[in-house]
Amino acid sequence: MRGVNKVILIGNLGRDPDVQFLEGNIAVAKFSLATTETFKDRAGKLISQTEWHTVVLWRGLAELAQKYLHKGSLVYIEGRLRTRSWEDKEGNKKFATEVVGDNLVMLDKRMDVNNGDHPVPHHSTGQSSSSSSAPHHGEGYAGMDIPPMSEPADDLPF
Amino acid sequence: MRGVNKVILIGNLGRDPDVQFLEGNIAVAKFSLATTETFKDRAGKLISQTEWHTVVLWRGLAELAQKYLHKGSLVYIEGRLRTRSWEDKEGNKKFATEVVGDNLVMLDKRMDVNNGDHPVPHHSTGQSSSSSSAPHHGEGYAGMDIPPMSEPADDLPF
Amino acid sequence: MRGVNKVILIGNLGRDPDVQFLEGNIAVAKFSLATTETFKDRAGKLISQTEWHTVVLWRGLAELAQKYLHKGSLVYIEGRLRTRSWEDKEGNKKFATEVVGDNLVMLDKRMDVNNGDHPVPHHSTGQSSSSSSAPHHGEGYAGMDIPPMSEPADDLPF
Amino acid sequence: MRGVNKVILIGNLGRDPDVQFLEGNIAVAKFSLATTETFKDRAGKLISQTEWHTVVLWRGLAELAQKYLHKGSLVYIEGRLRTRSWEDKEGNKKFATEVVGDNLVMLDKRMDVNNGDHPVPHHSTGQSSSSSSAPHHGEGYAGMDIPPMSEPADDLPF
DNA sequence: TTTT
DNA sequence: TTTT
Repeated sequence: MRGVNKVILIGNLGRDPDVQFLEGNIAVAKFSLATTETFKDRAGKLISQTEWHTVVLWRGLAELAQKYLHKGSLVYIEGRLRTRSWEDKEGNKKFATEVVGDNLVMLDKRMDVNNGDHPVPHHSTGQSSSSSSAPHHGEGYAGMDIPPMSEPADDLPF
Repeated sequence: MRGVNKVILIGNLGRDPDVQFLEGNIAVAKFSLATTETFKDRAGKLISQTEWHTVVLWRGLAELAQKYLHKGSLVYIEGRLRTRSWEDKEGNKKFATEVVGDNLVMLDKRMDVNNGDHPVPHHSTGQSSSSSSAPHHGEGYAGMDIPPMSEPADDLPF
Repeated sequence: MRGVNKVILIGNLGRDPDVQFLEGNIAVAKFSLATTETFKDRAGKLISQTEWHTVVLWRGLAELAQKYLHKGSLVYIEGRLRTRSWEDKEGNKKFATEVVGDNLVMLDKRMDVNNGDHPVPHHSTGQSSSSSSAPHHGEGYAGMDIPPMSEPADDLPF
Repeated sequence: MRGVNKVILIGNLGRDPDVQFLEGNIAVAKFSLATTETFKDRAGKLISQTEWHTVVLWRGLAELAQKYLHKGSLVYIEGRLRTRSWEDKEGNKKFATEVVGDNLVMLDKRMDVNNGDHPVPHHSTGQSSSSSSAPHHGEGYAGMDIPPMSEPADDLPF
């Protein structure tokens, strides 16, 4: 059947992303992401709990990560769980669960490009005339905007 | 900036979907969806709370809705909020908030096609040889499957 | 900082849940959950991809799982990722990533109790007088229901 | 039946929150939140789309909003949809759909307290010794941490 | 009405 | 207006 496998994370990168280019010039980025949640235990004591996740991004998102993300970056990641298994050279079965990202939102006030010299504001899409301010007249489908066929541009830094 | 606007619903259709075809043969489906949540109030009393949502689907998802959904169907909808405003003939400002669906999962045991003659089990993909059982050798990117470039097929009933 | 670590799954149990009771009579349930997603690759070919997740439930949710879930049950799970690590007897470092469930919705048409003799409809909360039908008068906070202080009852089978 | 009604937003406040105290000293906060998403249309043109949402917070979260949120604040909100209806003085039926927040994460680099004099870094939980770094020995339930019974502290600024 |  |  059709199921659902969805992960939503907000956290900070533990290191700069590791980016590689595979056959066909396909980019893959990999990094550790720390999500810290705060709980109150029964005694009312605050407990902070950090979980580390391995995030994998492909193609455009990987290139975005290479350009704009670095150690400490705060990001929103939406993706899905994927567990790989293999045997190491001693024949031990190994498992690794990763979050394959389908969407990335950079949450830092300003994103620095790789060399750190040219701060790039992450809000660069704003200048387009937002369709949200367009008036909608009438009920039913009359005044309904037909949304573009494409999906949200998850892989564009601007 | 890039933001996030995401809705996740599981509920039942209050009526059969209303499906229309706009210019260019673009399908739009619209229906009410009831989500019922159960709370315990302070006194430990169970409270059932039903919320009604207007769901709008476009193109392939709308055609899916037309073919497989009807009054009472249980569905998972993932989408985004969209508020439209207009003035009615008396000049009153009106607002309507809708959930525009980007993903649809049918959760009924069996989906009936429109005429009800040919029950279609919704579990029809389950027996296929899952790629998840394929062995993955090695760590890093060596044994990593390159995912297909396309997105999950959200608009297919099988 | 405060982060987000959220997982949403819809899938089928691969086996009956394994339920244990720890010190203090705290229940823990563990089971494998298969989520199957359908992709279309570049060539338009449908690809079905099954992922297996380890789900862990605690206390009331674990008891719910014991009573109502079994091999094949279709469930919605909302939770968070948690990776544990340990060394096996040979001193090999091992990792296991699990989904710790905070919310569970049973999606089967009818849930059977453990011995299978007494089918229990999972829709048993509906008949209560729903607050959603209560009229709301006025704008602002005047007609606003003050929600009960408690959270949604995630651990109740009825 | 048990359903799901979940909203996840990341966006900026359009104005300072409006906070009121109802009978019993229960706090309610209300504000507009703008979520901006970027799409690529068929022609590859970037389209920025801003949606405005009405967010309502209760009790501890409302007090948090009063203390730390203001016009422009970037926040993550997790909640549920709620549509209220009423008749205005002219007898027109009115509807308003709101997002009732169950969780709030402040994403600004630094949150200012109300008077703006004492910037409060929002990363204040990070330095605590994370339980995630505690070693876990053994498989099964042996080395498994029993999570505290309480829920994540959604209403705490530190 | 926000943000860049 | 749904579902149990």
